[in-house]
Amino acid sequence: MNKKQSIKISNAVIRRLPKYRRYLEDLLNKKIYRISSKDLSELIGFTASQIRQDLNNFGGFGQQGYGYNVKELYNEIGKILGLDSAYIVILVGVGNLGQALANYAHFYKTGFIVNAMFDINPKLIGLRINGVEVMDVEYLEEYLSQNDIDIGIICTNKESAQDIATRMCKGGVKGIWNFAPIDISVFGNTILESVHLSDSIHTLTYYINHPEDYNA
Amino acid sequence: MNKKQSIKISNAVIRRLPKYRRYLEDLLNKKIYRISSKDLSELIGFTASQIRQDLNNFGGFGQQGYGYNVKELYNEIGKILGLDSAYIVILVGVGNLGQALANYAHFYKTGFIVNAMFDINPKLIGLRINGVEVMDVEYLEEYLSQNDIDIGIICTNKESAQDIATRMCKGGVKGIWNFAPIDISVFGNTILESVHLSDSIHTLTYYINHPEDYNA
DNA sequence: TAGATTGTTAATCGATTAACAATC
DNA sequence: TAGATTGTTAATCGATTAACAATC
Repeated sequence: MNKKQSIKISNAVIRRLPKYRRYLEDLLNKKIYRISSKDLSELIGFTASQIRQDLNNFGGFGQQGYGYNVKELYNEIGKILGLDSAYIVILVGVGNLGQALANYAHFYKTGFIVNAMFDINPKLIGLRINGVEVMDVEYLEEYLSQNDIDIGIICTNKESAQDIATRMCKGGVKGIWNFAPIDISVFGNTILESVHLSDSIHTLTYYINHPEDYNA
Repeated sequence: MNKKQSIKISNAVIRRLPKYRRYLEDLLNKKIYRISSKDLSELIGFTASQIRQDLNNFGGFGQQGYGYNVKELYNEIGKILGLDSAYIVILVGVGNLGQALANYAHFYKTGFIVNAMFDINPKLIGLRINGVEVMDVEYLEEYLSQNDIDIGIICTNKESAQDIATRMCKGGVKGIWNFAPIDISVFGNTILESVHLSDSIHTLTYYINHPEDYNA
């Protein structure tokens, strides 16, 4: 077995990849096609050593004496992140945040296609958002059994979130993007990624009140 | 100088505090008033040792042989996070996400009061959202000079984000909660907390494509 | 008191940084 | 070739876990 394949990539490394990709995109937009780990370090704020370590988890993308080819590295990281294919998305909970995500134009442009939306509120059911009709969440199972869904977004309240997650896992959804302010459990092969907005703002208020702990 | 006051609390610890608080709130709702680090460990998924280490950064909240008083610990963590006072908030960029955050009722209930909203789009200026009028972003400086603002939320596109952040810092905003998909810089005493939604979903797609790296 | 559980020190683990040989 | 910069190993640092004395 290949050593590279057998060693698990740490979460810390993986969470830095999207950031590398953002900076490489900026460089491409500025028509900069070549960069050293040292120069990238100054832009992105990680050490050059960390950049080289991170990238070498996935292969030798650089060239001694030259640096990295921006376009190539951008594409490679995109592939590593799975951004070379599109994702079929459904969304449950069409409140303000759910609608905002459904409407997020950038989302479509970058390969996330919202194919269906569900809610429990009769006032919302039947509504069309961005050309997609809101269905009664009662039909979630039926929909999942008939469609191959990559990602399920949960924008319900915290009371419903685990129930919806369970039904998504049973329905074979590959990943759940959770915005409900609660920790949910997944099973089977489903991956969970949560965005805890309240935790984020509570971290902000902590630092506002304890600036001595803050690293700018 | 007190040892506790002179040693910086690590970011890792601080980011766990909101989660402790969420679980303690759940316990209170279930009328559970006492808990050991061992039992909390099983609920929350951190080791009992880590829980005790974390809490002892802020003082001895427990009692040997007994455990922790849930209500007291909940209140103490709330105070540590600065949630015993209210925050005056302004929001710049009243797109879908901005409106969703402005409308987020829970936000008000928990002490975040949106006092003003700004946008550059004439179609939005003058609109009332949740009783607050959207103003021309041109008046941001003037508004900041006349009002003491705790938190500025940035929901603009990435092109405008740094400019808005700079103006907020100059205007003496205590903290910035950034949703624009770019890394912005702050200066003065302003604290920055960013939510990178695109980084989050790209992490999800990574794990969907590399389940062997995923820790459930 | 005896049992339970904290607070805290010490040990371990994992992630980051430094160093440098390899090589373009 | 000489200079630059990677890839990779070794050293360091910081965070997590284990252990246990203190004590309720």
